[in-house]
Amino acid sequence: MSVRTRFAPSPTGFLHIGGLRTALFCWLYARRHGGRFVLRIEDTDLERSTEAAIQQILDGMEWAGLVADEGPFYQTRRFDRYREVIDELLAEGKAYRCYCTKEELDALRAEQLARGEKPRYDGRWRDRTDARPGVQPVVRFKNPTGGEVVVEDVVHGRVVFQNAELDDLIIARSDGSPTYNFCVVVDDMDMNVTHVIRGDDHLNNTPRQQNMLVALGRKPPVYAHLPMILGADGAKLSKRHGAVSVLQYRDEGYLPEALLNYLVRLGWSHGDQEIFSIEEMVRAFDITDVNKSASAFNAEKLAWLNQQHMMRAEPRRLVEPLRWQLQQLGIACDDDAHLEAIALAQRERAKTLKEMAANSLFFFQPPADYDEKAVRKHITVESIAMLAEAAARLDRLDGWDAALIHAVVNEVATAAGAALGKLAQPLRLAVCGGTVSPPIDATLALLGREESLRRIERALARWRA
RNA sequence: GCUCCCUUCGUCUAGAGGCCUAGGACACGGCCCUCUCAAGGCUGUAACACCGGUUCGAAUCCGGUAGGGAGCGCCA
Repeated sequence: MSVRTRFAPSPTGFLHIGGLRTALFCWLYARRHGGRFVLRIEDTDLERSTEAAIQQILDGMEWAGLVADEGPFYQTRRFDRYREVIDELLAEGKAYRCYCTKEELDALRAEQLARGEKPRYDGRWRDRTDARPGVQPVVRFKNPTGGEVVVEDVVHGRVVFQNAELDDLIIARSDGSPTYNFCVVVDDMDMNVTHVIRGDDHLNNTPRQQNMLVALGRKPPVYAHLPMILGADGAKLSKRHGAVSVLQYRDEGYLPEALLNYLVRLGWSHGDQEIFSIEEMVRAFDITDVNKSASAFNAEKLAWLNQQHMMRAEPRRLVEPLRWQLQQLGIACDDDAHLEAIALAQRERAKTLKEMAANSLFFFQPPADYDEKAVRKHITVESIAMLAEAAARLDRLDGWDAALIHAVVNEVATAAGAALGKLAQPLRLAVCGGTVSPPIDATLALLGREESLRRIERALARWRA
């Protein structure tokens, strides 16, 4: 049977990097094996699921490029099917109605806890066929009482659970609605999921699900429980520690392939390779190479990878995100070629596109003022003379490109017996207002002759005064 | 409390009993390159949680201890 994986988020919050990595591994595994990747929205918790969260998850996955081959399927649209399976289980005596009240269950739990036992349902309605008037029953699955359940997990190996540790879990609430663990089983079965790849917080749910699958006459799928991603401080990802929407990474100026590259290397590696294109990931990824231990999120490494990906990207790809970042800073630019040229000139000096935009403002507006410290350091009688000379020669230049500009700057400095920097820095100060920019020839070339000269003249007027 | 899972540099990882004087990457420091900032190159600091055992030999196998995590809901 061909490989089918699924990503099954519940829309009770945003899609964060933990979820994204799970989705990535599912997607990679399916791609690698020519299988199909299914998206399922687990929205049975009517209270907490929201339309906005669903949309947000969909947007996040689209941005990341993790396109589902099938779905999204919604569990809320499958209630009839769940009902059908519950009735089947009931008819076969594999499930039963339990008329315990919440109060009774609470009392039971309290007693067990008091005795130092693991709280679990004691099966008191398991063999009863009567009803209790006035109580809407729940339906419980008849879990085997003895023996063991063996989960053959691809990442954790063989994990053994005693059935005695498991209780009869509720599969339908008293209002008739199905519960999570049951829906998962029915869905994975109906959708012919061959590989369940999910966070290892679900490892403890697996024996119950496996038992239900067996009761339904199905062979369990292959399980792969991925280690968690922790916050930078090594603690669980929380709202205060890095648990942000993946869309926030987009807005902060990260490339999706960089985020994915970062995530794929959490719990997985391929020799000494650090940088992967999406294609390389698909080719190299294997779920059996995944680690067992949790990993901490490291923002510096993500930033480094983002820069590496920006430097390797097709320059055209940087145009749209750069335009968007500039817009956030109040700059509108519809000249694609210009944006591409700026990105090319700036990408080795920015970790993110947001930073690139911030560093590139001077390409769109003259400096409001000049870095005072730098002026004191670089602006002298000699440099002013060189600036004037350079301006005059640049004005007469036959053509306008980095090579021609470089020649002029070089000659003027040499003629004055100065190092290139003695002229480059004043020039940079004049056109950028600061001391940081791409090489001065490239900067002037990008700025254009007219604007460059205008800025130099303006600066000279100021500094001569 | 009970069950299950995890443990190599600060962080991500390589490592399948001798190839380990433990390799790579991020970060950090130094040097080089250099018109600035970067990028790049070279280089340095830094780890097998602990205790026992098996073995000629253990980061690797076994047992225990400690620490961390998850689950034990009419949440997912």
